[in-house]
Amino acid sequence: MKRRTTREDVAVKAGVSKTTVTYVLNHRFDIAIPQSTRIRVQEAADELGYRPHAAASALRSGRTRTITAAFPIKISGFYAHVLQAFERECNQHGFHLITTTIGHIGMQNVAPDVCEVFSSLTDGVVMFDMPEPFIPHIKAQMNGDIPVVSAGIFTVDGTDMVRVDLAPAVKVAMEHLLASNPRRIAFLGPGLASQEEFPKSFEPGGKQDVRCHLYSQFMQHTNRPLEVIAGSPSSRSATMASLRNHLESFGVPDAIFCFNDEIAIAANRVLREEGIPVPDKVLLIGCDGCDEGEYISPPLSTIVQPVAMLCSAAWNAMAERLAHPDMPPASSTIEAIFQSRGSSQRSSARPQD
Amino acid sequence: MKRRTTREDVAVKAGVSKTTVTYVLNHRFDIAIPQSTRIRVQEAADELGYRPHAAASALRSGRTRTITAAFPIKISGFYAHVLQAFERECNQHGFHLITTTIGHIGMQNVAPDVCEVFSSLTDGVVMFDMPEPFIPHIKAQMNGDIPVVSAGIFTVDGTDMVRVDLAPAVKVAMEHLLASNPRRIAFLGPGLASQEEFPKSFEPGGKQDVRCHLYSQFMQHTNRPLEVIAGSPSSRSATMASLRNHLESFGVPDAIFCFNDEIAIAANRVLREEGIPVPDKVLLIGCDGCDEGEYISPPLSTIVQPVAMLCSAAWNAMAERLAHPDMPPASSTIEAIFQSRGSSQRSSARPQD
DNA sequence: CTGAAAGCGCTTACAG
DNA sequence: CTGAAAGCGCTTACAG
Repeated sequence: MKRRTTREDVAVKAGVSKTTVTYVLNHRFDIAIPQSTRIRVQEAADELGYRPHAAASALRSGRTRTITAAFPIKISGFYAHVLQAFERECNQHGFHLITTTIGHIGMQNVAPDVCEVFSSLTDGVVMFDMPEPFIPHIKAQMNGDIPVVSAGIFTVDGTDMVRVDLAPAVKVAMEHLLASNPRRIAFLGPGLASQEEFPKSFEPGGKQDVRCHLYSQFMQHTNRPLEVIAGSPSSRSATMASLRNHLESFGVPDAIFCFNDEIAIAANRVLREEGIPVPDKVLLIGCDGCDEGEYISPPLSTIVQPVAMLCSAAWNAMAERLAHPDMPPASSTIEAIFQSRGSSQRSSARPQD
Repeated sequence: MKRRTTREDVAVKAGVSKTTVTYVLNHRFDIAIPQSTRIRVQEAADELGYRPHAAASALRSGRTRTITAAFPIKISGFYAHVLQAFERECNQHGFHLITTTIGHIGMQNVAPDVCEVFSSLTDGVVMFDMPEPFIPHIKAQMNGDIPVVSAGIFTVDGTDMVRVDLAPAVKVAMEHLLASNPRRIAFLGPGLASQEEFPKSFEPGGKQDVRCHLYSQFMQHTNRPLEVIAGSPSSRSATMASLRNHLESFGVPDAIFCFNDEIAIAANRVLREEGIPVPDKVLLIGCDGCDEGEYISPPLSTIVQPVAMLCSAAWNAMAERLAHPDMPPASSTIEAIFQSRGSSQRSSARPQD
């Protein structure tokens, strides 16, 4: 391996000092350097193929111009979209993005995963949708030397937060389902099988997810029994097995409100394979607004998270924090929107009971 | 902002020298340090919440334990899967992963995007499926100081390569289509509308994509006319508009062989919306093997890239290169496999012409 | 306008 | 077995 080209090589070639090279290459126009010198330095750098050593620069300046984004469990289609939007946001502001998933091996790996996140070469960490069980591990490692922003449906208190508020859209979605007067409305989501993965959403004392909470509230208000089916937010096969099992034991509900699109898409496949028509026999609603839902048959009604707004707000929060490290934690909220598509639109409503 | 905790703080607290702290925290068991000292140092580090400064370590040692993965245009569902698998591969070997997309803004941004990739704090770069037009920009910036591995269907010569060979699976897929004796087999993929994005695959002098090449070869051998429809590998809406236009002008082909699953999924939606049944009226085949294809209706026949093998081979190639920087470029090949599903299985073959 | 010099926090060869 | 010291390649305050 040949010795790496350094700023000194450029300085010698251009016949200036190392300092001048730095000023020119960092576009320090506040320093009065003749245009001719700037050109000479730039040409020397280009000819030598010089690239500044990012580690040296980071060590000296304390800035890496890199942000780390952390996602839960795995990068689904929805998170791929978030990642894409957030990467663009970072790049536009001259930052790199490091991507990591936390807990993809299992709960026992959450602590080491979090540790890795905080020891990466980064100016700040943005955590998307960190589920409840991850929080203690995250807090244990936040020692204040790296700015943390949390964003999405689940946030980490004590950090700057950009929250997505599902409540209004969930209400619209539930009312939309009730409009066709279904007898049984099931909730398909975490709660039973995946306790380890997500909080026990229905436990009275637990921190309730807004989807679970509003679902159960609507059911009680309309005198319908709760019907909760375990579904995994990140494993389609687990969701499919669980739903198949439920259908066999309890028959087909009239509507299924799903925790997220991953679950709804898995449910749609089970229903199709079982020959149960959506929406004619069962209404189906997801949550997140991933593109994939638009391409299945029937197209999936869903609660859309405004990804572009979320990512731009997350970037702004991080930028604010980098600019003002001692500012008290800030938080902002974005509302999700219910998007009705084929999977929940029955041609004719059922007769009243 | 409080001063960051350094190795010196740990050394003072544990009553040892800075060197000893480094040896203990880096698990240098080749250095004979009494167990009691190791424990004392570790405890001091834990109590202080000490985390080594990655930039300093990188500067001194020349290693960052970070790998950069570059993807073309945008992170589709397929690349999300690749990313996931490759991240796991990196993490398992104690490396971080930086993710970047190249060219997502447009061709004019490819050069700066590539430059960013090479100036990130990374020990090596893995480029997945870099399309032909990106290659000159990549080569212009590869100055040999960062190891580069290219992987996927498209690779960059002069680098270590892990190639996915589609040829055998494409042949199987074409024969599978011919078995039902369709009159018109269309190819839906880049070539016309998206010249800027991908090579003009059908130009006699150009470097031909194997899908285009084998498609046209099969068509000629069976005396069928070529029917090429422009489709964008990364924009579903562009593909949909183009296909709609084609159907209106030329009617419905009997089979459509798509460049990738993104295109096939977009095509499936157009066909459904136009009331053209798949597979009864048109057979449809995609390429990549993304999960999403399994969940649409009918499930998509596709050419599956073995993602786990690809990523593990890409990691191995990178690990080899890091261990032996002066080794000549190596290359390996993995074969894709045709997976027949509902979208290409007609209940009964048509009568012979 | 330009340059010499300190120093960021580590790792590592070397001396004791 | 432990420690003093050099030095990785930058940035930046300061002197001229």
